Amino acid sequence: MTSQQQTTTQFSRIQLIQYQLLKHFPVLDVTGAPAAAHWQSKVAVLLGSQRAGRGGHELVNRRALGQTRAMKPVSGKAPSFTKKSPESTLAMKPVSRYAQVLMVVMAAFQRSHGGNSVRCPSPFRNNREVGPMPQRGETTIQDIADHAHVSKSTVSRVLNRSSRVNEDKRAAVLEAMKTLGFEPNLVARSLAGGRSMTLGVLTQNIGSPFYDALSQGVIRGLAGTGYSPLFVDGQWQQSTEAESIRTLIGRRVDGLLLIGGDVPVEDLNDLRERIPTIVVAREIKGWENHCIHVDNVQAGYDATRHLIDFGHRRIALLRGIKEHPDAIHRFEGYVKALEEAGIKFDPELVFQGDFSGQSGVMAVNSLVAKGTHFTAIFAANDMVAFGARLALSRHGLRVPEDVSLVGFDDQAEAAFATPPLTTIKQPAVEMGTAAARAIVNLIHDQPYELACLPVELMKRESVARLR
Amino acid sequence: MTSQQQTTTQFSRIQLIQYQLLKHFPVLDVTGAPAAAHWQSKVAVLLGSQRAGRGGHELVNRRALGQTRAMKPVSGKAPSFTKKSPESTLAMKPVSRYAQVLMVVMAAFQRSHGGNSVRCPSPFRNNREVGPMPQRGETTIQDIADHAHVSKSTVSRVLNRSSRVNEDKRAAVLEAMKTLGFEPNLVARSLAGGRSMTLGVLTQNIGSPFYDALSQGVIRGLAGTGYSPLFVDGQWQQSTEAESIRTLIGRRVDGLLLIGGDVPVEDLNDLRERIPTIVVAREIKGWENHCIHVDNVQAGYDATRHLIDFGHRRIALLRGIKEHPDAIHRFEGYVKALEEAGIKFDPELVFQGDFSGQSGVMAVNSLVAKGTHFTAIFAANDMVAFGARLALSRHGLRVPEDVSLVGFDDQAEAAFATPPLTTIKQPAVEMGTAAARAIVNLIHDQPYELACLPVELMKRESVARLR
DNA sequence: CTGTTAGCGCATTCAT
DNA sequence: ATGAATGCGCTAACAG
Repeated sequence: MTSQQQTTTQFSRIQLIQYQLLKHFPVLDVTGAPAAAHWQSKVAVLLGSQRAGRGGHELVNRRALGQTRAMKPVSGKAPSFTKKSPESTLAMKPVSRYAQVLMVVMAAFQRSHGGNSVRCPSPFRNNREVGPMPQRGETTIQDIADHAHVSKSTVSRVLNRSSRVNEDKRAAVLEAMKTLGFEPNLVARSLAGGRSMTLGVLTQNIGSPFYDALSQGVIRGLAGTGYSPLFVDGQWQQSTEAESIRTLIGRRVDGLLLIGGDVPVEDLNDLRERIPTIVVAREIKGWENHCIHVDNVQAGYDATRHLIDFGHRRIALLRGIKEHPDAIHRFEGYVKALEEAGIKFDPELVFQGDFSGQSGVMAVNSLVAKGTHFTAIFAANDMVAFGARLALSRHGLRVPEDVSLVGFDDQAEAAFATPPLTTIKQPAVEMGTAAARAIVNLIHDQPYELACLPVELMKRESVARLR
Repeated sequence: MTSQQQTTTQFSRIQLIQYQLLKHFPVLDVTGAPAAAHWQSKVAVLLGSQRAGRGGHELVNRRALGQTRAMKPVSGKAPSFTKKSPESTLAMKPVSRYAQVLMVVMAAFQRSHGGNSVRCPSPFRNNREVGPMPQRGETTIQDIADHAHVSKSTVSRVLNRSSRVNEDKRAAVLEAMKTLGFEPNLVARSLAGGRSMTLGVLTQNIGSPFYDALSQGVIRGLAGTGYSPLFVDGQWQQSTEAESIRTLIGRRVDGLLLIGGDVPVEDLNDLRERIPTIVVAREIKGWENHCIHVDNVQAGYDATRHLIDFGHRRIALLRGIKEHPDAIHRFEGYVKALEEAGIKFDPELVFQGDFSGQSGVMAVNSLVAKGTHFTAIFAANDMVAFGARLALSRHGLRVPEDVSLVGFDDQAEAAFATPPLTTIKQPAVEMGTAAARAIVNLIHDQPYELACLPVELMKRESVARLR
């Protein structure tokens, strides 16, 4: 089955023609199926006033039918009218865009059927009552206005509650919106109103637990504010991020929430001048009240300290990607805790890697292969910890009896690992929420606070006292 | 520090005023810092022609400055001009929106400084050469056109490569776009062009592995097509989903990709008539070429069969949420495999739950508490399997020696569980990619195929032969 | 309180 | 090949 099926709607095109003609041009007798050419000229007369200087050709551009391929111009028969033409002036009435659609549809229909005369089977033929039509998603406030016998402005006012409206008219408008199935065009609204009520959210690798938790927090924080988030994925690649941000700006989002990411600081500074921006989970100098993040140094310190408190002195650090600021800060915390406890820092115990499970496996394998003595591991994140834990068990090392293990992030799986993993919990959801609220306030030029949230050590069962 | 900082840009407001005045009204001598009131009336004269019937008050709406709070009207001094007024006609020139901004800025500045005379320190004072200005994100094709001495149309043509343009002009336009830092307004483009080059993607619970993998697939499949995805989160709640879809439609996305979800089939049918739609990871009757999903019955069968092949006959099923179609289908597969092997179905072995780790824990606890005999578990997803595995170990049951375990989804953590989890891998990324390609073809009315992708049993170490 | 008017920034069509 | 004109659907200022 191919996509041809897709355009099959409840009504055939010719039926739609009839419906619309009946609705907008009751004066035309189309139910009797006159020659299509006849319709054309009639409609053309009505349309003549519509667009001065365009002649009768190509009165419609392709979008009229929601198609993307260009319509060939109608054979040129349709006469050209200018605004001054008395006939057209006479015939002028509120002509909806449907009328334009019709002409094209008719022409297309005529072409595809070869002849110039058309007989139309129709559910409408014997029924001049024209009721509501299944929506094609094209109702506009003008339609509503016509239907409710008010002006567009009034409809707009009802929509936005921007000023008082007479209760009667209000009801009529609401009624019309309901029967016509009106759905406001946010695109037009954004363009006219100069604001889109949308926030761009640049996230990283949809599917990674920490960033997803942040996104969830953002969604939660935005609930009820009237703003909706628009997520794009930066994939931790500068080029993709830049591209995504361009898209967001092109969409005229009212604010930007950048979660993590590698965008150079200079670009960020430029960005901030154009659009309210808040950076989440990344620390940037000079952005004091525009970024929210946890204290990774403290977190690294806490985790290491916890192990030290349990008697460990040979603590392996499986830090993440070398340049990643989070990894660097956690490393600093690790070093600080060691120093404070008077433990000599041993580079043999530190492994670079990425944030993957495989990276944990490899680190442990290497540790064991080199025969390095260690009694505990502090992993860059939970995934690395899982990898390490697997590798340990492969080598017959038990957790926590032989080796203690601490992760980072407290992703959902951590609590159900065997044994449940002791890990640093980042308040990801809370950060997302806070950031969302902050950006809304920032946009409205309201004051707000963006506190550095504390991390929490989730003590579970992967850490044991060293005997 | 509060958000007041945000509006601090590289240039002060008064500098911006001067810049703009110099650029648009070189005839005015503003560098000498005349009284602000003087400027006001001068600009007002120029602006008089701009908007007939508006008087001199509140010439600017709030968006002009990107602010959201209303500007108080200028004190009322500015005279009112109509289009007929000879002075204003005389002074008419292409007045940019900046001019409007200026007036407001000036008024605000004047108010905030109390006096009516202003001396402005300015980098522009001694420099009548007006170069490029740091972008405020407001450059339009008109600006480009002015700068390149061509018409808007030509700029548009260059932008869209929609028709040949003289190489010289083309270069000039490109040059202008670069120096002015032009960024096309996608909102306006969507409105005018009738298509947004955006696809709405309704996903469920950002942060759940399977749906995130699908999203990643979508991103991948869309790369290079010119379409960009717009993610919204349905949270597995009908109301939220409906709301999200409305938003997407309001944004005039060109197509819809619904990943999972609970939207009633009738609504879906309505939807499909309005907008190209493809449903992912959900099976709907009558949507044969519009939905892509795996064969969950087969998957349930495969997993169960695998356990049976290893000699298990007492296989507990930790199915997911009761009404969830996936859970139902997998259950059917389970039953089918049992029947085929001549094993009597035992309701004691089936547990309802959700898709959480806790649900796995509870099921196993209950199984053990009731003393039900079982040698294997087939879990609704990997997370449930992790929970089950933890509970088993709490009860001293080893995996796979005492109990074999099969999960579902093959999320990243599965391969690093202890022991690595045997699980059903859904081709999530591939499905996402296929769906993305399909929707693009659907939009363009091109044929496409939407195959039912096969699942794969990832045999790892959590299943052992029953002795 | 309501209708009128003028754009928002761009694509597109017709005329040149 | 290029410019002028029109409108996409809506908001908001203005004039009753």
